[in-house]
Amino acid sequence: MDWSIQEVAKLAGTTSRTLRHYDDLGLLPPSRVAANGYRHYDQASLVRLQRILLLRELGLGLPAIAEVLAGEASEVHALAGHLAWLRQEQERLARQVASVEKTMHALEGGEQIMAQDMFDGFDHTQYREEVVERWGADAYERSDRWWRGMSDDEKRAWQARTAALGADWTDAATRGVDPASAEAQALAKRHVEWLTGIPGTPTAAPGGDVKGYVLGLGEMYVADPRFAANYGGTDGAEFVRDALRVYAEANL
Amino acid sequence: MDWSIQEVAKLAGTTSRTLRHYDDLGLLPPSRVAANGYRHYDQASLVRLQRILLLRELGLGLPAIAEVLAGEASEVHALAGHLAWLRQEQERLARQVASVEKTMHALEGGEQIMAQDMFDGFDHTQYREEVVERWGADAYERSDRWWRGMSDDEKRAWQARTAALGADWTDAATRGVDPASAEAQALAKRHVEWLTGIPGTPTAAPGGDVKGYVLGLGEMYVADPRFAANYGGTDGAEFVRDALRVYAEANL
DNA sequence: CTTGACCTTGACGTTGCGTCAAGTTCTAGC
DNA sequence: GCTAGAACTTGACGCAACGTCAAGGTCAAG
Repeated sequence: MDWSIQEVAKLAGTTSRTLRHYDDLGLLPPSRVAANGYRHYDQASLVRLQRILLLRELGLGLPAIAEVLAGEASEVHALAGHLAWLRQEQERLARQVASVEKTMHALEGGEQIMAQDMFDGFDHTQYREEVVERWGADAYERSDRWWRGMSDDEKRAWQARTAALGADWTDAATRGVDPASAEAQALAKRHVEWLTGIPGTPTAAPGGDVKGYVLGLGEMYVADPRFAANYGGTDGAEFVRDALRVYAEANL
Repeated sequence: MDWSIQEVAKLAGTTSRTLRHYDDLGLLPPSRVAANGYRHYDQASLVRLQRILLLRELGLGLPAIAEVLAGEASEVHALAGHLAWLRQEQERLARQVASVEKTMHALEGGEQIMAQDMFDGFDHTQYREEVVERWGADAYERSDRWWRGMSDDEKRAWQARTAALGADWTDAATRGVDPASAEAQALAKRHVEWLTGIPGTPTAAPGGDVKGYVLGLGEMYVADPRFAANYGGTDGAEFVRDALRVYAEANL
């Protein structure tokens, strides 16, 4: 009793292409190959095919199935491993769903994605209290209007700039660069220029106490883990603070 | 202000290979290509890259991202579509997890996978009551011992045989074959031979009322949708019943 | 002998890059 | 000016599991 490739495909609810594929992989060789090259399968082939298709429906990969069929791995073992992988995938998907929903919600509500945005640049409104407390409600208002007055692209550009700066700081810090070195001082200069772009801060208004402001910011980066995170943690923030201090003393 | 490919990759937390890939796809062309062929990117490129990476983290495909960036599709729209797909995937995964757990449980418990097995062959224990009622507890016991006494491979082989038979019946039925035709009668013969393989049934014991048994079975296939399903539904089951009837009258 | 169904091997396409490979260019130190 | 090493380029294979032509041989029926 033997069947042609099409017959087996029909019986098993699959395609002849799949059977040829399994043959190519050595996963299911035909029981007989006629002189004309036609593949023929017997009862044992069918049984083997059942197992393959069952395991495949459960989501196992063909190499894993091959191991099970070769007796190199137990079915339970293979399935247990696969189950762990499935659970991981479930988690990943759940996280993605949550992220997508969050993003859609933000977009629909007309709210801008700020801290959520890729670089974790910084959340503008998140620091409202601090800003108001330290530099007054007026400063916050101006800063807020400035931010909300930007187009999406401008906002993204700003965030990119912010992120780039943060990345460069972090990079330099991890490389153990000296805060007083030319590289670190160039970064400090960029940092102050970047600060100047934010209205409502002393750096943006002529005549403000820029030096004190910069020194204070440096300390804040170290003290507040939310800021420190932007510079690669406390160590990075300390590097930024030190470099800013050197720069401020010399130039401001 | 422009950056080399490596610099951009670092800033964005990706690789130069990815950037070249995006260039190949036309998704993110460099802002400038120097005479030596080197790619250079500006602020706008960075901003665009941010958006690409953000959407990609959410799981969108590159073509979908391209549409959004080209303004051909709104972000919300794209995300909504993607969300639907994510939910489908979640369902699929959940089903797979359930199946794998069920299978593992069955394997670990030493129980054999029967109805669950790919072909939906038939569940042995599921019909316990019917079998006991119709043919007595003794018949069920023998049948049950027979089944549990088989090796896994033997069980699978039996199921394959069962499935192949069901598939052939279904196929013939859908092709509108005449129940009295040679093809249908050959199937009926196979069917009775198959039945003979099950101990505890009249067909297996010499001298039993095989004819009455086969006729009764035919009616049951039609009456019971659980059996009918094995033959492609009620129509298929009727075809089987008719063919068996012709066969029984002529040969049993 | 022809038609049509079924079979074969070969090879590209899919998704998003990772990973060599081979060759060119830039940068920095001697 | 030379050279090593870093950075850049294009090209192409690999991955998972087949789907889908393409081109051509085989076989049963009329």
